[in-house]
Amino acid sequence: MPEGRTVGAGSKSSECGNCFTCQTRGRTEWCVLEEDELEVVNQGKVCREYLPGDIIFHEGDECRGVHCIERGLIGVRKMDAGGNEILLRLSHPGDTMGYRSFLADDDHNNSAEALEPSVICFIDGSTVNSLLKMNPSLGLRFLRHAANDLNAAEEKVLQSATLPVRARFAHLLLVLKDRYGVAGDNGDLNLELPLSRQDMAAMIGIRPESMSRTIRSLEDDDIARFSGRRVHVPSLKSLVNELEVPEGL
Amino acid sequence: MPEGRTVGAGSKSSECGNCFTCQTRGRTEWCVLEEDELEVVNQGKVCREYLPGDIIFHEGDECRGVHCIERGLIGVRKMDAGGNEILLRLSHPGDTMGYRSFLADDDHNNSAEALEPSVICFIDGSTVNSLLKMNPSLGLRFLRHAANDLNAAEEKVLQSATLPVRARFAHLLLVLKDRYGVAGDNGDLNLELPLSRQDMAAMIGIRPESMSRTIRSLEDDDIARFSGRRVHVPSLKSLVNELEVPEGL
DNA sequence: CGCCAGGTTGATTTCGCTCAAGCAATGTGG
DNA sequence: CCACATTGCTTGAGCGAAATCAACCTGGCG
Repeated sequence: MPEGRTVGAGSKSSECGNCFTCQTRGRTEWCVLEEDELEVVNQGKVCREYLPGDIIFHEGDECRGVHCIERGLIGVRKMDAGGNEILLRLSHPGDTMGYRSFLADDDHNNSAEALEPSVICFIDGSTVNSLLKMNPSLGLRFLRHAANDLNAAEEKVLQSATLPVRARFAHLLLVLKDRYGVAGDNGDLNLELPLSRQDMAAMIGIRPESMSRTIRSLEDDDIARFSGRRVHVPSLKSLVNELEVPEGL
Repeated sequence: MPEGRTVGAGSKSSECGNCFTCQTRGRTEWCVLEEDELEVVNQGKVCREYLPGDIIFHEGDECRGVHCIERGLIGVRKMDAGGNEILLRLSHPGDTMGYRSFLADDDHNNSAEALEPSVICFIDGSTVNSLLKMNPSLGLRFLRHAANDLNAAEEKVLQSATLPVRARFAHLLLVLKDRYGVAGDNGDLNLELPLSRQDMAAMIGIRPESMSRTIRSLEDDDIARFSGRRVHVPSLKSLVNELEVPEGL
């Protein structure tokens, strides 16, 4: 039900709604577009703000186009018949969501929820289709992106099948490090988590109680210290060690 | 090391090597190719036979092009640092393998092994690139394919995180049904498994011992009867019931 | 014949889930 | 301003599903 605030495509707002000045464009698939093609996007899109907890789309919703994140942080969730839910991945500014369902001509097969205040542009399906026709390299860009997503997904399948919870959580921390971490000189690390404990639990497919216990166990072994969403890791090396499977020789 | 037997592209063999007569082409991404483009494929490819156990490529190998399955059955495996291995999926005639690593310009990130005697055509990278340039809709086809693979992978992540072993195995049987099953009139089902117990275990991410026990438990409940690779399911309905999560109301 | 890989079975352990309670921070209405 | 829900997180006790360790059985094959 929360639908966010619409910001007109023609808005003069300096912080949203103009693809030509969009900070993130250069690093995404849209960077292959020419001036005139960008103008097509600019006309055909609708831009919105969302607050934490707002839903951008639900699993099962009809997919009418793609969503491009301009600012904020989005969680992509998927749930099964029994109501169990996992957090598949985080999406960041520059990421395009829903391109997969759109291209497969399918309904959305996961849901997207704002985790931070976010600005998201919606690009209408017919616009996307004409862009794909105008500029074939756009399709190849998305193809490459899909290839990478697929790798990540298969990696996740492997990990959740073979690694114990503690190793999966250590892995999650190391992934979050790249974007949210500040490495110290002496091999230590400070981290500001963008996620609640519940959501971290959902990312590695465990219950919140198990998340608490896993955090506790890392603290007991002096691998990391947690205080709210702040984490301090005294030795990055020992955190990396957690990834290794405890193997008999 | 087992490299299979090369069958020249110009071979007169009636069973392999000619894209124009290839039985599977119509149902795959290659069906969008025109006559002259097909001729390009025909020139640029190398065809080989493989016996069960032969490796088509290893995880980490350099990816020089794509492999198209003409006949047989291929298992796609992936292993982690600790030597744990899972069977990600089966690939069948018409499927193209390795397109993902190729498009991402990456090394192979999983390995492919023949599970049955198979015939596989290798299409050189430069050939694939020129085809993509000649016919942009080929790329879109692969994009759609990648989208579907991605769905499947995310579905698998969800399932292995939330469903118990027995339900995952029931699900596997139902998937195998579509290709290897013969449905009876009265809601029963006969199935000829293409996989060893070990490989089925690897598909749902469990140990072989657990596979044995799960089979036993289904037999004890008269859900299915196993004899070697033959399976008889008296009531398809009761097998489908196994998918549901045992939920408290 | 001995050997070996694939499969089954049993005993035991361990990891993560369930159920339940408690606690701190935040909000809400009288 | 206080009584009270509510929400997110933590902790404890007990349970259960699957892993582990180990033995053994089968069929194929040199």
